[in-house]
Formats: sequence, structure tokens, C-alpha cells
Amino acid sequence: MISTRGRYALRVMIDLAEQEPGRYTPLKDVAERQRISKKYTEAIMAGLSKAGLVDAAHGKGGGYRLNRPAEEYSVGEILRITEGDLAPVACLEHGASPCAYAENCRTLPVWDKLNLMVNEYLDSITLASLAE
Amino acid sequence: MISTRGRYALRVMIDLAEQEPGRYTPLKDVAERQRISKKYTEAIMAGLSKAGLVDAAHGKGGGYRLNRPAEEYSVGEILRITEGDLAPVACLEHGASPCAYAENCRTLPVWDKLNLMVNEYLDSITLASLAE
DNA sequence: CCATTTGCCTACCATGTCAATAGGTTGTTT
DNA sequence: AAACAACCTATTGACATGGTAGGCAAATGG
Repeated sequence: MISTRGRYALRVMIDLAEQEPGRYTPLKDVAERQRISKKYTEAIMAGLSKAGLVDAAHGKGGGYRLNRPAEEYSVGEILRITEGDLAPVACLEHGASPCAYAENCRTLPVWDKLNLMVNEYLDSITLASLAE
Repeated sequence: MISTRGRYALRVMIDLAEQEPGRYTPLKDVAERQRISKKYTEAIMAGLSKAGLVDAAHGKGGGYRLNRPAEEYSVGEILRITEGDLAPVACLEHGASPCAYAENCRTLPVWDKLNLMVNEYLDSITLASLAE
């Protein structure tokens, strides 16, 4: 359900949240602290950057930093961006072709509520509450 | 998180719960009603049978039937048997090698509680409540 | 006893995702 | 110009998934 990629992304974001706010932190440092390979961290960071969760600066003294205060990120948001979707079943995934038998599917309500529960829980946790 | 296999297994179990109790239902009939290929249904049913969730009878007039009243099955039980595990992250899976940094992992409590929530919810739904 | 029905078992395959790596390019700063 | 750091595109190996094929074993009905 939640892959290594997503879990790493969360750890990376927590790491950034623990740095001095506003300052850029080189990816290399984050990767070393989190014991994630530099290359793999790059791939993950690229997604976070493209989605606008973090801000990047090239060159010496550059690196990454959070774009907003840590209280304004939720775990759900971070995971949805890196994982694409948190839906527990394929038929609820964003952009899934609607199931022809959904109308009288006995199991759909189960997945529906599960989906809601998971998302609500993860949305209720802020990045700040996990840092420091 | 929950694959086709698990979702099919649940539908199959609901189908059996809707048949006359005690009577054997041929796999062929279940597969046709549920619009799942006979062969794939076989593979799924084999797991349910081996785990003792259903009872099988060979030969003419044979088939499958539930081993207990439908009220005594939970969705969680059925899914855990067919999916192996419902853990949202690898480090919580049954038999996973314990993470060396679990002691001071900032994210572990999140996964832990998520795991608990998901299992408790799915365990609270009985097969009977989905049938008929 | 034999044919039919039905479950059971083993193997196989095609596709796709995941984790991770490699190498090079672009942009910034000092 | 040199060092640094982000960015981009491929590629790889391993594994899970969804699904199929063919044959064997057991039970039943006639």
C-alpha cells in the first residue's frame, strides 16, 4: 500500500522540517542522515519539487527547503504526491475506469469507507508533529 | 494494498453465503455469477479451502460451502488469508526483518496506528452483513 | 464398472511496478 | 574557471500480479 518511495519521502520531509527554516539544505546531507542513497533521494526529491512542496536552489550554498511552515503539511498530502494515490483498491483509484457492476457491488461500500478512513487519518497528522 | 485476488475472494465468500446453507455449490456456478474466470477462481478457492474457511466435496453434487455461519467470518480474516498480510508498510509485515532504526523512527508510530485502524475496521465487518 | 462431474496440483507466461543505479547536463556561486 | 548542486533520461534486476493450460484424484450416478 505504501511503498518505500513514500516512506522515504516522508522521512526526507521530516528531515527538512528539522533544519533551520528558510535555509537551503543540500540533498547530499539529507541522504546521508536518512541513510538513503543519494541517487534514490534525487528521484524522490524531484517529485516533491515538481509538486511545489519544496523549493530548490542550484549551485554552492544551494539545496532544498520547505515551502511553507511544517504545520501546514499533512502526511496524507506528502504521500498522495509521491505515491500517486492512497486508494486501497484499484477501482477507487483516481482515473480508474468505473466498474460496470458498481451499482450493485456488495463490496464497494467497504472499500469506500476504508479509503475515507485512511485518508482522513493521514490528513490529520501534520509534518510538524513528527519533527524535532 | 488490496489486490484483485483479495477482492475476488471476498466476493466469492459472499456468493457462498448467499446460497442455501449446508449445500455444496460448484465452483463453476460461483465463477459464472461473479464473472471471474473459472481457472482464477480455482486458485483463489484453493487458498480458502486450505485455510479451512470453506469445505469442499469432490464429484457429482459436490462443490464448496461455508464452514461456519456467515456471521462468524470477518472481512479482515478473509483478506488476511488471501492477501497474506494487510500491513500498510513492509516493516510491519508478518515476519519482516526488524528495522535497525525502529527505536528512533519518527514515522513508525504513524504506520503502526494506521495498521491497527485498518485491521480493526475490516475485522468489524461480518460476511453476513454483506450478503443477501 | 464406467463415464461424468468436480476439486486439486504443478507449471507456466506476460505484464508491470519497484528499488536502485549510472551518466551526463544545466544552472549558481564564489 | 572551478566547484557545487539540482535536474533529466535510461537502464537494470527482482519480484508480484493476473491469468492460463493440462492433467490428476476423488466421488457420484447409472
